[in-house]
Amino acid sequence: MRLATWNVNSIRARVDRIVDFAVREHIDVLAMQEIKCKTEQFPFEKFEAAGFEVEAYGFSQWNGVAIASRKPIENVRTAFPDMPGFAKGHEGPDAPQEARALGATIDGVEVWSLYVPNGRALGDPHYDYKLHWLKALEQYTRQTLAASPDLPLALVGDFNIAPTDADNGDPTVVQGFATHVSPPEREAFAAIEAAGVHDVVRPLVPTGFTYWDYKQLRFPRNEGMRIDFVLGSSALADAVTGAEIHRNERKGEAPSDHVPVVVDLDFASDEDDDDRPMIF
DNA sequence: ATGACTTGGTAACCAAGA
Repeated sequence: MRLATWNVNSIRARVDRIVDFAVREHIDVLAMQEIKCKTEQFPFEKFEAAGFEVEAYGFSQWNGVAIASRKPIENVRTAFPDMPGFAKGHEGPDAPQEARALGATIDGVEVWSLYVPNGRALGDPHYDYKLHWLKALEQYTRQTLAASPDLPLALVGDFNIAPTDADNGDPTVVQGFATHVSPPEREAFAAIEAAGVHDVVRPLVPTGFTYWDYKQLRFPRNEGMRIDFVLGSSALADAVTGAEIHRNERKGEAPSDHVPVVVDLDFASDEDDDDRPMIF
């Protein structure tokens, strides 16, 4: 299975570019974030014409997640347990959930397309929401893997956290003043990893960004951030045979501000057949 | 110079992104 994740920043604004990528790169499963449309507005036909079926989930111009797959998408969920909600003027435990998570089982792999809340600013209600959202994801991860230790689980998407200083090349994102690099966010990311999922891309692609702001020539200056990840359980990580960050997708006509991250998985290979990198 | 992009929705700006 060739699995990719991409914050597309509006599916309707660049659907041809995204389908072209999926076809050209022989992607089997493409998790998308920030589709920026309602479910019924998703351009399903363009994906279907290319051999994909699609599950999409969105209900406003904000957020929205989707999964396109060449194989059947089963057991679809639009939230993980205790996922908190958020709405302007409607904070607290009763706030409605947003379209930020889409889980499914595809060919035996549990895949979640995740769009972690941005946080907006330190001290903003959205920042607390982000931390609560990450805590609920951590708890779901721990409980799921406690019940099914051998489950191939992939948490993929835009985590809106640069886990290390090397993952932040944007000079305006300064610790103490900005989200994405604050210690509580980094601790929340580490806690999810401690719950049993690992960044399966970094061992194979140790450097490189996945996002560059549209403003201030951030891409030509390569002042980006690594905030899009594929976190895999042990069973998933053991199947990884390759990983790529497709930096070229930030170039050309009307790019997203994020680029796709791709992982190759081979569940059939014999454990003793050691012709692939041992990363864990 | 407290911003310099891009998107979608709405009604000519505005919220949101990170």
